[in-house]
Amino acid sequence: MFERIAQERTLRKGRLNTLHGVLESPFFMPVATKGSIRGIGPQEMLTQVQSQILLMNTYHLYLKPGYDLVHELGGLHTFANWPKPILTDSGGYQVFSLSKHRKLSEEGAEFRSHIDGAKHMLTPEESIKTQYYLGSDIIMVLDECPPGGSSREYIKASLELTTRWARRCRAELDRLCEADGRAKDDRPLLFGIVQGGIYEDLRKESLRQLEEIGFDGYAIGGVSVGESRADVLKVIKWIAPLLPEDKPRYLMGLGKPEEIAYAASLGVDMFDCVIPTREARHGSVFVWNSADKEGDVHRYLDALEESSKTATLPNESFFHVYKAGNATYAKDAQPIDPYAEWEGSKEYTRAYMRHMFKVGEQMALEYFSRHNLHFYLEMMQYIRSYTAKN
RNA sequence: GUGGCCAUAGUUAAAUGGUAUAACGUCGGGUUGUGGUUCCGAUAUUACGGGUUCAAUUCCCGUUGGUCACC
Repeated sequence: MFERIAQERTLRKGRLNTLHGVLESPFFMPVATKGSIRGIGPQEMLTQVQSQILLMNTYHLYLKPGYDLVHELGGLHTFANWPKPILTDSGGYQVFSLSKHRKLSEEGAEFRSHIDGAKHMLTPEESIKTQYYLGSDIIMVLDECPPGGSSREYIKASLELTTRWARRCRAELDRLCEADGRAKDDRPLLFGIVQGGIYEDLRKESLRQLEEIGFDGYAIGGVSVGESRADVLKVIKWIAPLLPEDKPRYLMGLGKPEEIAYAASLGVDMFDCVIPTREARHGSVFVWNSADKEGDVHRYLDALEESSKTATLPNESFFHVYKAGNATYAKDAQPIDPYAEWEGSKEYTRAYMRHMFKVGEQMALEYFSRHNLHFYLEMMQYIRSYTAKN
């Protein structure tokens, strides 16, 4: 299911087999919230951006259009005409982040839809069933993701609830697969989620409990939900190397390019984050530092060998952020990123794109999103090639 | 030419005898398991000169500019 094909220190290059093909890791999953990335359709993600995988949100798809409709139309892959792997989240995070009225119990999370206010009950079984019928390749367990400032007692109780939910998720997916008579190698993958906040012992305890149940992959959850940057780096440093070596490791929701490089260098294989697309819509564009993009990323990974020992990031980076709306670029005749090489990256000047952004043209937001996704995926490519640098 | 009205941030407006609010714009920053073209911050010697007053953006006079009406 997962095999390591190369390694440089703790950075691993691998292959992950799914129902819709093989993924080369480490990889980044663009977030297609409701089934698409705003302004960039699945076909363009396939042929132009060339993403290996998309992440879709169970919460949104559950409320609209509903998994029964998607299932009836042949599942997400057919529905969206996306032939490659799809990872779905459990819906839990959205219940916590955007539903005002919610009630947590042993049974599950009761919440009100942000669309029409209707009451729903998200249980571990319901989450798994939804993801299963949506046709997901990688299914995530339902977990509770407590906010950054939560007390140790709360985190401990929460992690134990997450374990009990994880056990029910495992059982429900096994039940569904068996009912459909699916062979062991013809099933979607199920990932457990390690919680435990900023406490090293709780993180280890959470992992131990999950391993007892047994999952196809392990995710680090509850990171960057309000803690300091330093704490985030510490948690990753503690827990990433402890996740089972023969299984894929997924860092949920992170991050900035340098954080991804950091976590990958510590052995994380999978990433997702809204930063490239959300920041694009707000006018932040990631720009390479030089024409030697691969060399720059590799040198950054070299520098991480030392800095990651103290859970810090190297001083010198391989990119910088260009704020598309800033006055400095009013007459700038360069392309938005002089070192970008995707088709169309040199078509417009910064001066023109600044104007498009300032007057609120949708085209600018999509152009920046496209660029940032290319940037992220290209960075992942160089992270993978690091294992072959010698 | 005569008379009325007006002059507050880049713009449009608000307010008060105790040094001024907002929206938009402009400038800068944020965004980490994506409802949201988004959130946060900065941005004014109240046209100019003089007077009354402890204190004037506010009241009075003049200048300049705008605007309307009449000749």
